[in-house]
Amino acid sequence: MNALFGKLACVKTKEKAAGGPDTRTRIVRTASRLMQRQGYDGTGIKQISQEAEATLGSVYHFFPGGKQELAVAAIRHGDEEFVHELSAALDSEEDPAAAVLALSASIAAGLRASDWIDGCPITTTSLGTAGRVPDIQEAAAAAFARWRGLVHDKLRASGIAEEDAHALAHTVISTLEGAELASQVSRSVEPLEIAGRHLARLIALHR
Amino acid sequence: MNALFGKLACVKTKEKAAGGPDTRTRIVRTASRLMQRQGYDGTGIKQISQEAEATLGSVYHFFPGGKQELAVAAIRHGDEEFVHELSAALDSEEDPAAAVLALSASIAAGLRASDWIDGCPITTTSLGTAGRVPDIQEAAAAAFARWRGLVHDKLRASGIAEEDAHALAHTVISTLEGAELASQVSRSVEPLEIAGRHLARLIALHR
DNA sequence: CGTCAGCTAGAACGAACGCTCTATCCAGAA
DNA sequence: TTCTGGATAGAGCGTTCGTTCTAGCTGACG
Repeated sequence: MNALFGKLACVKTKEKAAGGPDTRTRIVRTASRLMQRQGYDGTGIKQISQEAEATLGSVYHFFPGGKQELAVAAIRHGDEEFVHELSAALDSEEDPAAAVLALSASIAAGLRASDWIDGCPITTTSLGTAGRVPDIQEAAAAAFARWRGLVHDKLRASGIAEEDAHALAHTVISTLEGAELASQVSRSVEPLEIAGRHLARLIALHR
Repeated sequence: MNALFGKLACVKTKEKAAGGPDTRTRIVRTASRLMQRQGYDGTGIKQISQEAEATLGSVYHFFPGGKQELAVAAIRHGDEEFVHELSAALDSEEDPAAAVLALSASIAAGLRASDWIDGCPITTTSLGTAGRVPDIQEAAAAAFARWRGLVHDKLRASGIAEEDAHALAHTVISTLEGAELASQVSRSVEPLEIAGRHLARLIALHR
C-alpha cells in the first residue's frame, strides 16, 4: 500500500505515461460518470473515492467544499466532455444541417454503446438538485448556454440570420437533449434519429 | 369472499365526509411531487409519509413492495397528470400546430408558476434510476409512449400521413421534454416558447 | 540530516436511510 | 356482545450517509 502511493506521489504534479491520471483527475472523472448515471443523491462520496481508487482524505483534500463542490467540478467536466463531442460533430460537416445530423448520430452511438446508461452528463445531476443547490444549477445553465453558443456560431457562419440562428440553436440543443432522454428511456435510437432528421430539415429551411 | 367484503369496506371508508383524499391517494400524490423535484434517491420514505400526513405503517401497508413499488405508482400518477394537460391542450385547438403551441405555453406557465421547480413529473425519477430499477424504467417508457400516441392520433386526425405522424409525434414529445428541461435550468420560458414555434412550423410543413 | 508542505490513510461521529416489527384502533360480520 | 381484519401508529433494527479528525508518508529544500 505505502509503496503504491509512494509511486503515485512520485508523479503527483504531472501524470507520466505509465502512471495514469493524477488523483484529483481520477476523482472528478469518477464523480462525473457516477453522478451522470445515478444522480447527485444516488452517488456517495465513499463510492466515488473507492471507484476512483482514492481515499476519503484525498477527496476532501481536493474538494474542501464537500459533495457540492465536487458535483460542480463533475458538471464542468461533463460540460467539457460534451463540448469536444459537439465541436467534432460541427466541424465534420460544412453544412450545419448535415453537422447536426452527424451530431445526433454520434450521441445515439454513444448511448447505445453504454447500453443506454450514459445519457447527458449533466442532466441527471442538475434535475435532481433543482432549487436545492444553486451552484450546480449555475454550472448546468452555463453548460447549456455554451453548447447553444457553439451551435449558434456554426449557424451564423453558414449565413443564417442572427435571429434565426439564436432560435435554432435553442431548439437544436433542446431537441437533442429531449431525444437523448427519450432514447435512453425507450432503449432505442429511434427518437434521436428522428430528431436529427427533423432538425436538419428545420435548419435547411433557413438557408 | 372475505377479500371482496374487505374491498367493499375499504371503498366505504375511503371517502369519509369532507376528509379530503384517502391515505393511499395522499401518499401517491406526495411521492410523485417529491420525486419529481428531488429524484428517487433524494426522496425519503419518511419525508413522504410526513408530508402526506400518513404514517410509515400506512406507507408499507399500501405499498408492501417498499420504495420501488411506491416510485412506480408515483410515475404512473405523474403520467396520468400529464395526460390530462396534454389532452386538454390538444383538444383546445383544431389545428395540430396551434395545439402544440398551446401545449408548450401551458407547460411554460406551469413551470414558471412553480418557480422553475416542477418540471416533467417522471424525468427526474426515471433518469436517476436508469439501469438500476427496471420497474421504474418500464413505467416511464410506457408513459412516454402514451404521450406520443396522443400526439400521433391528433396528427392523424388532421390528415397527416401515418409515417409523418409517427415521426412528428416523436419529435414533439422529445423537443418539449428537452425544452422544458432547458427552461427549468435556465429559469426562463424562452426555450419552451421557441420550441413551440419551431414544432408548429414543422407540423405545418406536413399538411 | 531535519523540516515542511502536499497528499494519503481510515477510524469515528451524528444523522438519516429503508425497512420490520408489535401494538392499537375501529367499522362491520356473526 | 365478541370477533375479525383493514388501517394506523411509531419505536427500533442495521446500514449507510456526509463530514471531521488525527496520524502517517513522501519528495523537495535548506
